[in-house]
Amino acid sequence: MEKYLSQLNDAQLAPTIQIDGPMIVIAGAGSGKTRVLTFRIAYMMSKGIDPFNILALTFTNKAAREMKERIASIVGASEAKNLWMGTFHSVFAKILRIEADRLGYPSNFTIYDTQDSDRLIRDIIKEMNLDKDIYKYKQVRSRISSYKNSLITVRAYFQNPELIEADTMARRPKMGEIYKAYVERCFKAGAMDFDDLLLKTNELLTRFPEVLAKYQNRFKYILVDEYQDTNHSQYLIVRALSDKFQNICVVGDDAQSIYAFRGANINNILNFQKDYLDVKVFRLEQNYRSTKNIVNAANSVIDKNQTKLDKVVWTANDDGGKIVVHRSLTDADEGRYVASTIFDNKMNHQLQNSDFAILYRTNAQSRSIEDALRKRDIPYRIYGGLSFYQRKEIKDVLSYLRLIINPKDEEALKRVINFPPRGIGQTTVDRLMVAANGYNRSIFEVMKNIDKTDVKVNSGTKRKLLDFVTLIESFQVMNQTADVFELAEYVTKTSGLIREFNKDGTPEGVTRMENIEELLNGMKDFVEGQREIADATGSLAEFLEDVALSTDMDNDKDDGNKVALMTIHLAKGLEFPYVYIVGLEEDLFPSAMSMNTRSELEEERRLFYVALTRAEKQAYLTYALSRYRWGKLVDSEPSRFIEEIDEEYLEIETPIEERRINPMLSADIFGDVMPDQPRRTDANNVRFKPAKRPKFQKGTTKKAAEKYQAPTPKNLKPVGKSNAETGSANLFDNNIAVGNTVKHNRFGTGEIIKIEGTGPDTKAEIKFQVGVKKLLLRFAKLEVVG
DNA sequence: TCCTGAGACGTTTTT
DNA sequence: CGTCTCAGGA
Repeated sequence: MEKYLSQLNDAQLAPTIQIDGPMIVIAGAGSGKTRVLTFRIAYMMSKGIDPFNILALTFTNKAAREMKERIASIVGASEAKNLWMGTFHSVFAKILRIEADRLGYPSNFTIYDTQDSDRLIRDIIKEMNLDKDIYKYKQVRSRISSYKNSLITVRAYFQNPELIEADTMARRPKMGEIYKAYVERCFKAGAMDFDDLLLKTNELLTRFPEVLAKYQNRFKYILVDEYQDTNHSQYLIVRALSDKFQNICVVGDDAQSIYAFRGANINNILNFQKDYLDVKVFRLEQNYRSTKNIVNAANSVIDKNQTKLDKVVWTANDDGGKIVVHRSLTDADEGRYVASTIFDNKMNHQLQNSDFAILYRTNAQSRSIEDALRKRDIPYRIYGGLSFYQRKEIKDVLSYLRLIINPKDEEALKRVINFPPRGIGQTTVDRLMVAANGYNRSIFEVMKNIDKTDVKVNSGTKRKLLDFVTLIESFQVMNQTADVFELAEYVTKTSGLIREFNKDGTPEGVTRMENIEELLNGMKDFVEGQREIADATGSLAEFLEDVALSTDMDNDKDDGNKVALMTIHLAKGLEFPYVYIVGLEEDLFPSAMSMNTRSELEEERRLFYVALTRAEKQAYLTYALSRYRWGKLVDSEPSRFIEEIDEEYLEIETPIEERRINPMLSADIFGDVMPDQPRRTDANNVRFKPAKRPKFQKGTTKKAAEKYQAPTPKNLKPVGKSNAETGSANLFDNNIAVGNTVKHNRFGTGEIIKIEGTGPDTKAEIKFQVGVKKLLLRFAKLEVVG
């Protein structure tokens, strides 16, 4: 342990060896916060504290996993395994499953994602005959979410005249009714939404003192990372659990609080010292990550904020290059600039693709960047956006699986009861829903007992309903013996999903099939992976929970050497040698939605601070004079944040694209690689109207774009090949022979020792370091390396 | 009940 | 520009 502690500077060492009592670590960007957290936990264990008594709450599951791995490397895997580490949502979901019956929930409750919530809210608004233009489902959802995050239950809502007044003033007098209906429907479906995972935990800890005591005694030591991003509900959970022993360590940086929109309350960190007695305060102010130019530039910006804790971040690193500011004519030009400077930097400085990150405010901005990168043959990976698990075909498969575990799951049922089409129309479903609400039973129960109900359906429909019930029940039977992969493979076939997606030979259909294969592949990996974890069962329920609470970041199995594209929110906690912050324009960043109040603007500024401090060596800030938004070209002005940086840290480039080339010509004639040098406009000096994006490669581009928006699920590479993919061989054909050395994403390198079966059923037995595995070639993406 | 095409509408950010 | 809804015809 000593040898680890000696790696720390004095400021880091102090909080690392402070074990007892309440404490806060205010950690500036790049100051070695993660190292302190991991060493501290390892230190605690070395002092004899039982890992069973330690709870560490992180912001992402990935952070938890990485920290656990590092701790394991210090104290040993078998001990580290016993730590409770994870996000608030995943840790308390597990606890809620154990205690569910106290709250009247089944332990196999479904976790509704945002899409499920939205659909349910839309249904409710429709059923209540409300005007959907006034009751916009997204606003309603966010309203409900903020009630829940503030622990305002339905009952509390109706007892609070101010809330009712506020909603009435907002022309939404029925908000309370909707809220009530929503909560009831979720409950009836045996479902919790994301906010419920926290709200119900609070309910559990308040209503059942014995449960509170149990977990207080269990979690004698609590650590919370990214404390600045906790919401009220999370705050109360932490308060309650730490109340008995008061061994609470929170770590965070108020300057990096960027989640107010989902209820995070920056006051939690600002006021921590008032919440507990004798709080020890530690500050980590030395930045090890970035150059002086970057650190100082970031400081000069965040200085403009009024609300903040005292802290001076500094660095002993080199000055480094100045921050490059670049103006482009359009978003397409911006993309080209980014791609070409990445290209040049790679050449000139011998860099990897993975040394670069491109950060933006909104997901929609990725498109123009992608186009440019693709043309330059620069491999990239998009994080976030529409998650793999939210794609239609994937949700369809998952919905069948959800029904197996919890047939009351109304959103899953509505999704697949008539998909693939089996003659159960909307009218029938509506009647079933009305009946279900009337009998206070689930739709599934009503269907199953359709003869005992007064639902009016003709005999043909009745047959179809019962067939569907039988179908699901047969899956349930199979679930008792089959593993997740086998079950899902069977379900996709038997339900007709495969047939449905295969039916149309369209590229979309093909992509969908590929995605389903990836899902199955991921399940195979899950099944294999879970066998390696002692207490994991590898059950379907477990798989579904993983899926529901996993983020795109969590699935990052770093599948290679690629430029990273992501929103700034997603970039929190990460670092890259070269960082591009694009779209620095008024109304975009800061967002037009976030300029109404000082606090909103300050949050945008913190967001910019986070973005800038991701960079180790070099930062680029770009903006365009006009940009496509909603398919229209819109003029824009440079962001105020550029001006807020002290000029001494900036290098403002000449906007070369203003003598721009004809996008149509360049795209078609020069094909893949776009000459980067500026060229004249055409002979008549007509500037080509940028109003049309080059429509090159219409079909293929779209398809490729599809693929790249699809974040790959666990451990998987995208199926298929494309420009950006070249270089990383992606072989999963059958050109594999006994004796070959192959590489697998999860298991590493191994040797083929046996091949059996034919066609799609071909399996290979491969001897990996971790042991011999039998894999289906059609799913296991193996790279032949020798 | 199912399929198609036209039109409305929307984008911050995510567990 | 993309997605979702809704009306109308088969």
